[in-house]
Amino acid sequence: MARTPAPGTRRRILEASAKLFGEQGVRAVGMQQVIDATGVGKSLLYREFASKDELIAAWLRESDAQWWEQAEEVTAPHSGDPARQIMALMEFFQASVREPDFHGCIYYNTSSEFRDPAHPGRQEATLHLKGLRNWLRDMGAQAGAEDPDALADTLMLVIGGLLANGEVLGVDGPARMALATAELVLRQHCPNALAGAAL
Amino acid sequence: MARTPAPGTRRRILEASAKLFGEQGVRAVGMQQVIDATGVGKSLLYREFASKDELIAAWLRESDAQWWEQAEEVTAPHSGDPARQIMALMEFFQASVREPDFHGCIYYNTSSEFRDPAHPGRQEATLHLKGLRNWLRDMGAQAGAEDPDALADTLMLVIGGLLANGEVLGVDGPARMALATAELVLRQHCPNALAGAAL
DNA sequence: GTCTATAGTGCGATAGAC
DNA sequence: GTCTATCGCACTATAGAC
Repeated sequence: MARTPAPGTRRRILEASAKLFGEQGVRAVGMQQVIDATGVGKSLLYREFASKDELIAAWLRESDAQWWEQAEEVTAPHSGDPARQIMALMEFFQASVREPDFHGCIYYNTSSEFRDPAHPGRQEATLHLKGLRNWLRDMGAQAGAEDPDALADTLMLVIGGLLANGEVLGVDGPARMALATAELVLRQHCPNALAGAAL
Repeated sequence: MARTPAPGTRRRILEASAKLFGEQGVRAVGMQQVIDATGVGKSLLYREFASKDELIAAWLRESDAQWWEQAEEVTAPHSGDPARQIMALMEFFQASVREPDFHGCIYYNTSSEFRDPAHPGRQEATLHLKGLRNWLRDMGAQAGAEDPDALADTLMLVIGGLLANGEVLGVDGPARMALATAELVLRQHCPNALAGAAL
């Protein structure tokens, strides 16, 4: 009888949003652009996402989930060796920054576009970054760090600097030093980590 | 009997812009807000700055000049000891991030709001950050760094991370580790730097 | 003040699944 | 043909640049 709801609409909207928001920034992209890019109608877009803010938040939530999936893939081979897992994640960051279509970290970028802590997009961004910091702290603790919080904060320095500078100054310099610095920091905090072998 | 142009109009506009742009971000602030905040008329504003983009660029240029003045003040006492000058600048960054009205680095923030390399605001931001990196490289070279470019890139990692994370995650963690990390990096690159004394 | 753009609403037309 | 998902467009209201 009735027409079947097209599957994957939400996904298509999110993918188009991810591309546009990621490349140009959130405030620079209008809902009309999202509509044009998806071919979806305005009514359907607003049925899926009640407002632009909600779309922004959903995009970041989705990206967070996907990011952690990739992080899992990248660190899994080193399961049981937390220091090496941390380094694997740092390599993953380095590779991301080197992607030709790298346009900066969507979480830092969105935070800088929305300063209000109550903004849904900013909240998702903060959640992601806090989650990352927690992961680093927990891994650091497992790796025998004497002060896992300090280690996590320091690695966040390296990560934040890599992502921020990579976008503005070009990727070569920051990406060149990020791994070595992370390793230096890691060895500093975890006396027995990364024993022997080079990276 | 023509009225004399009020002096300092341009300055007043720039000061109001600095406050608004800095606190809320550039795209979040309309020209009307700048007008309301200065009390200046629309025509006068547009006589001083032909467009919003030009105002953005002028604000960043002005901020850059003021920033270097402060940097000069902060590093001058250590003239002749480049490693300590670098550390003084890092302390200056740490203090900035700890200011109660810290809202992130205006250069990183503006870069993330305007991705087009041709945008005047982005160009000023890039210029500032390149200038900073150059200063670090030159000081590093004077301090005896074996690879001053690597040192500069690494310190930019710490600075970028401090500013980016300070805005999103709160200032305590990043600020706590930035100095120690900078010192670690500096000692790593300059064998004879910071000899003896603690920070 | 003017003109454009944007977020968001609502409706008639159309495209498909049965 | 019927029924509904969805498109496309017209519309409002607000805000922005200039």
